[in-house]
Amino acid sequence: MKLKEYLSGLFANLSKNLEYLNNTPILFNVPNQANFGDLSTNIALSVAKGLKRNPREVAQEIVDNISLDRNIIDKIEIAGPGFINFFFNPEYLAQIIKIIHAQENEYGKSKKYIGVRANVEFISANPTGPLTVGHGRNAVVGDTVANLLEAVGYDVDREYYFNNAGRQMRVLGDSVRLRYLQLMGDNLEFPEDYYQGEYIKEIAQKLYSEFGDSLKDEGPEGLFKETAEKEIFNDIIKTMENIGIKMKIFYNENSLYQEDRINQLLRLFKEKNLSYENEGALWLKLSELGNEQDKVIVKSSGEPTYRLPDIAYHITKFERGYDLIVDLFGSDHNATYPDVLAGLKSLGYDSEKIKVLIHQFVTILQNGEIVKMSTRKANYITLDELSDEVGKDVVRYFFNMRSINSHLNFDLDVAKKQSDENPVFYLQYAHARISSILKMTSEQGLKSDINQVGLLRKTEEQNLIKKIIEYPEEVLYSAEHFETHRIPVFLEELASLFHKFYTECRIIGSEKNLAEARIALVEAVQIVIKNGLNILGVSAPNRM
RNA sequence: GCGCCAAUAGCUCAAUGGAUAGAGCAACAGCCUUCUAAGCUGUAGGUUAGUGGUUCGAGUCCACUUUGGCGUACCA
Repeated sequence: MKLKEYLSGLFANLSKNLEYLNNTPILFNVPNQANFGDLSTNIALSVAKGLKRNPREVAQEIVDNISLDRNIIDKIEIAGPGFINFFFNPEYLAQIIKIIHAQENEYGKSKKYIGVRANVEFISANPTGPLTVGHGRNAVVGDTVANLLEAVGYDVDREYYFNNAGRQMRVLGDSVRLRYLQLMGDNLEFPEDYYQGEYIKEIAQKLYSEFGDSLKDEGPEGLFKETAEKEIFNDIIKTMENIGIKMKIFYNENSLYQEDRINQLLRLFKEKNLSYENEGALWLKLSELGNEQDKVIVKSSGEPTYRLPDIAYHITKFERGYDLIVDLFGSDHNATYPDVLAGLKSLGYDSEKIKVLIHQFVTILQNGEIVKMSTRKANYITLDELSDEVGKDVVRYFFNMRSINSHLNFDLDVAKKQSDENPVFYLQYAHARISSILKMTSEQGLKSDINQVGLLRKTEEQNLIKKIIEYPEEVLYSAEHFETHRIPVFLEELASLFHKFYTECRIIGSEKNLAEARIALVEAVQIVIKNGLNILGVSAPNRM
């Protein structure tokens, strides 16, 4: 049910008579007070100044030109400085219930971006240790953004980019090797800057059980590193499964070298005269492209910096035919992506297709103190520990409920409480309550009757109806703005309206037609809650 | 120094340039012989960090200031 489109249609007809309506986009929004109507426009206010007329007078002229269909709109009012407020016919609004019943799981989805291909890259943690609570926000938001894009029609690939070469991984392999030698009885010192985690010892133990002493002359980069990578990756994949994430693509940075893409890219930069040598290093001319300063792409040691493979990697995303490329990083990366975008742009790629999302950090509070996370120092709480403790639903809800631009405080003690302090239960409770209602009413011989929904005239009923009408637009807006937190906000408002309805409007005991109309309404509400929770990756229980 | 993000009720946070800034938690007072009280109702709580500006209209946009987080590598 597209109320705004309906009004836009009305106004499009008006613009023949009232020329000033042609120049300004006409926006409708839901006023924050019921007595200002269901939808409102400020068009008279925005147009009045240019016309040098009184906005209320302009509003009156607009309203006088509208021909009303009373089956759809009850009344139009001019209010305040010149707002035009539309009050829809309650019976007409109640028709949304029929639509929701017909569409069920599809309600809220959109075909707007059908056939458009998107790649969402997230997590992208190198396999040097388990995913921590610190990775949780990236993981959950990335997956939810992908869900949102799918809901509006995109064909989405979830992608995990990783690097299993380089110094970090060498140190990882050597950490396992030293732990292995310790198991053999060598009394050697374990360096402070090596990976301290217990999982390193477990991997060493595994190798020791399988191979005994036979690996004592093995170097760090062979079996030690490979085993570590394999074990850690298995662990990461399991962790992702635990919170409902399934990657489609794991992209290994190393394949960029194997496919000679790095050298090709270097040649391309040289051909286009975008690079130059200085002090033994190769620099990219980013200052000419509007960035602050030139940056090194190949160190004097001959090794590339991260920029070069990152640019090559994004070129593959273009070559793989994506129309939308989403990268989700923590705020510690916020200085890196402009170089990459500028590099791509200089080669003629449309960097507008790349949407970089930066989320702010998560502060973990335990016993009232900030926990500083470090994989290297093994000072962390794993994402598994968290989801074991509080469950997938709480984890996913918690990380999704805040704007990514805001710093997130994650108080472990509160999350573990599983009390009513946690809003996810509020939503799930509403869903479970509806299941319970449907069970009880069915036992009473009452059925859902969508043909009686015109009887739903009470404030609580109408408020619910108006809210579920907004849902598809909310999904579309959230997807287009990559704002996952809007869904929890919407659902909490919906659940609140439902709980109010529940308190005020009984079903069993009401007149039969009304009771059956109310059943149709709560079924529709349940569908919307479920669809919303589905986007978040949170389960919708029938019983709590 | 420079860049990005933030600052809103005691706490954690919402708010698409609109009308009287909203939720949850915490506090206080009520509501279960009736579809799940993980719920509902009410009370209290605000100079939207500050100062200017743009606008018919600013929590929202702009400038400056203050405070905090993250960066500012020939680390990723």
